[in-house]
Amino acid sequence: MGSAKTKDKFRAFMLDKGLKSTRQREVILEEFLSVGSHLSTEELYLRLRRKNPRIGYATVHRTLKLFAECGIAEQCHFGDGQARYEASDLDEHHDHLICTSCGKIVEFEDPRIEQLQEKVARQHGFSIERHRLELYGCCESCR
Amino acid sequence: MGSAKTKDKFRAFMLDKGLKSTRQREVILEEFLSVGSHLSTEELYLRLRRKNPRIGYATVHRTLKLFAECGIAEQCHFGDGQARYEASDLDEHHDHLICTSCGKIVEFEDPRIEQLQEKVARQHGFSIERHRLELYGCCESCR
DNA sequence: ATTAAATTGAAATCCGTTTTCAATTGGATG
DNA sequence: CATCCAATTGAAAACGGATTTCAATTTAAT
Repeated sequence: MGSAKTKDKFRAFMLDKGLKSTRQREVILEEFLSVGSHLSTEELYLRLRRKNPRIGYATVHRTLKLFAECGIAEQCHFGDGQARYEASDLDEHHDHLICTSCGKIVEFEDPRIEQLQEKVARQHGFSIERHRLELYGCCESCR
Repeated sequence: MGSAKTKDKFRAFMLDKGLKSTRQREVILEEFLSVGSHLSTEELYLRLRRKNPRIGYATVHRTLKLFAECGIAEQCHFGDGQARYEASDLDEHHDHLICTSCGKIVEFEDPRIEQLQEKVARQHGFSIERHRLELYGCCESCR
């Protein structure tokens, strides 16, 4: 069923911006939340097509951008030249381990690393808004 | 003069691969090293054009790829949809602080963060080949 | 039901990257 | 030095994902 909280947030966002609720947006949000994460526009589009051939790529693209703007999704790039989106866990942040052999993506979180990042940024006079940390390597089953 | 060591490494690479030394490659390497870092193909191309209008974009592109393959340069992406290259300091690694307001890029290095990354990866059964860490925020002069 | 504004989807466009191909160049050889 | 073959070059075309256009459709307020 996806997170009711996330759906609420999107509804509030649409209301605030005067956007309309459409069947497409409902379906896209439902699928996006149910699939989990790291979907490219293309992948989500193809999935949606299976059940619902009447949805266009452009709409999926625009809706994902809306999700990002609303804050319920985040764009990520893993260097394959394709944008991916992941549902943002609202209060929680995480980073990524990416297997360069099989493409597996594992999420992790380490407050000690985050703390050190803050410290480094402060030393250089920066205030951090966001960060990106990706570890590329070989996963257990690929070795 | 750029780093003689870097040039040597590139020469050795060319020899090994049976590549030819050309005037263009000389000029591109010279300019690449002298400018410093975080150049997009376009930027490097434009710089080279000033002094030397006979160099084509495709050649700059291919040469930068050669540099990366050889290990004297690394590609980086900062989310503006443009690939950039930086001279890789051979023995030393660094990460980036990026000002979201003025675009300033500061390099930093923190062995404690690197250590923690290793630890996290190990816990998930990964062996790290490389990583990417970028902190986006606002620099001192933009506040 | 009417209407204005937002939305949709197919197709076109954009824009950085990469490839194609004919002409040129490097450098090994006789 | 002349010759030859393979590598290289650069202009232009092709590519691929992201984004926009626009006429038709849908939403939701009246």
